[in-house]
Amino acid sequence: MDDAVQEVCLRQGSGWSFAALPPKNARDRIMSAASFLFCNHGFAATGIDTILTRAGTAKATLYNHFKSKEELITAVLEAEGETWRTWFFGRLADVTGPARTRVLAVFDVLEDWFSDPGFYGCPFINAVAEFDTNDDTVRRLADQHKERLVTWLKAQAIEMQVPDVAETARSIAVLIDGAIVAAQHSRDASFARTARKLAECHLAAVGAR
Amino acid sequence: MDDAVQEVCLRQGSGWSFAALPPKNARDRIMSAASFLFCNHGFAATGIDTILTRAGTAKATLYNHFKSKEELITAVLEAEGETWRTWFFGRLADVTGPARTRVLAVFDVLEDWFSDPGFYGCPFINAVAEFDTNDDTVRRLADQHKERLVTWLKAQAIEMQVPDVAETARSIAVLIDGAIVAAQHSRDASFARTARKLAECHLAAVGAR
DNA sequence: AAATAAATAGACAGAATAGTCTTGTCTTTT
DNA sequence: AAAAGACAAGACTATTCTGTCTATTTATTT
Repeated sequence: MDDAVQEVCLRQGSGWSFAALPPKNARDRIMSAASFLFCNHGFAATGIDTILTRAGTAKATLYNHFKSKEELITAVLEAEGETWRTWFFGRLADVTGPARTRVLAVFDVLEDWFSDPGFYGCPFINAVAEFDTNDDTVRRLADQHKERLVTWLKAQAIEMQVPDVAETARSIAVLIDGAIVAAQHSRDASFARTARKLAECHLAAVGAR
Repeated sequence: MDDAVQEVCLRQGSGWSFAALPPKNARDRIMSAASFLFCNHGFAATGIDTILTRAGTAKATLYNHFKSKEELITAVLEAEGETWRTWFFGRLADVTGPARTRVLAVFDVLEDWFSDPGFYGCPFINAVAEFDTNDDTVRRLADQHKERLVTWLKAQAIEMQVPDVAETARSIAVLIDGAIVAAQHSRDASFARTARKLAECHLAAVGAR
């Protein structure tokens, strides 16, 4: 089974991808191919030609939509972030009950994410890890993504009436990062539960309601 | 100030590098240059020629010591891991008091690490993030490194007489990973303290002595 | 001093890289 | 039917990549 077939199979299961079925217009096909290859094989390691072959498009088409590889990388990261957040917050919106329940549900949703056989970690963490230490382009995108997560966490923290909203949000954020990295390295989704217990511990300690 | 000068200055401050002074023999010079470039600019993004220029060696010399770039990467990761562990456990060995104090001191040592202006995150986390999802070569090296850390944590957990040694070790490991990533992204060393508080919280909850 | 080992400089091969450009086909809109 | 635009196929440039090889020089050892 080659990459393309595998991707469709896996992503139909996970349900947070660009699309369950292969997109028909060229731009989306390029985005989909680039996303898969960048995230699974690395940004620098993935050549334009490889993306073209996978997307089944011509080179001129790619450079008609994106002025450079760097711009394509940016577009992919933004799209990955958008898609992920929609999926993630969508799942959390279904959770009924107080904010505390919703925050703890974060780790159940993470466990589902980690359990996807095609799980490759967080694209932003991977990108910051790969690119130059002083490359602020990628760092800004990652910051922006995390900021939206932290904003959500702060809103929950306020609802939970914790004494230090920012510190609670930071704590949960650290637990999320730690769980992602641990799960990515070990391929063991249960690290989400370890992180969840730590979150419970924190929330209990600060008297979250 | 160019990279080479900067490296020496910074690393003399941090004290966990290969050597405070530039090494004289060719092999060490290659290792030192490769370490710096791989860790700061990425593994794939760093070319052999760039390493040679920085190390001031000939190409034949490099390929006389390492049969390929991949082998050099492996050697660099192993050396980085060895150096880091020596520094890290050395710092912790200086901590007096019960195991609980020693485990919490982990996060103080991490904060020092994060505070180094040349801090680039954990080479293993970065390498796993960059290389192919299915590349087990790098993953094995990372596993090996983390395993040694977890082994140490388990030993402390036993001394602390916690009910579930493995779970406590996993928890601290998740906190370490989370702190590293959060600090790397934000360049904010104080995430070590956030992680520390979470660790205190866990240890208190499981009744560590 | 002679012999051996190690490092230097750099040419070179072969493949891959990002990006440009031309030509032709197909589809949609007017 | 005609015009317009999107796309495919692929040639092409110019650079960079890893890795090999030769020839020369420096260091070390015998």
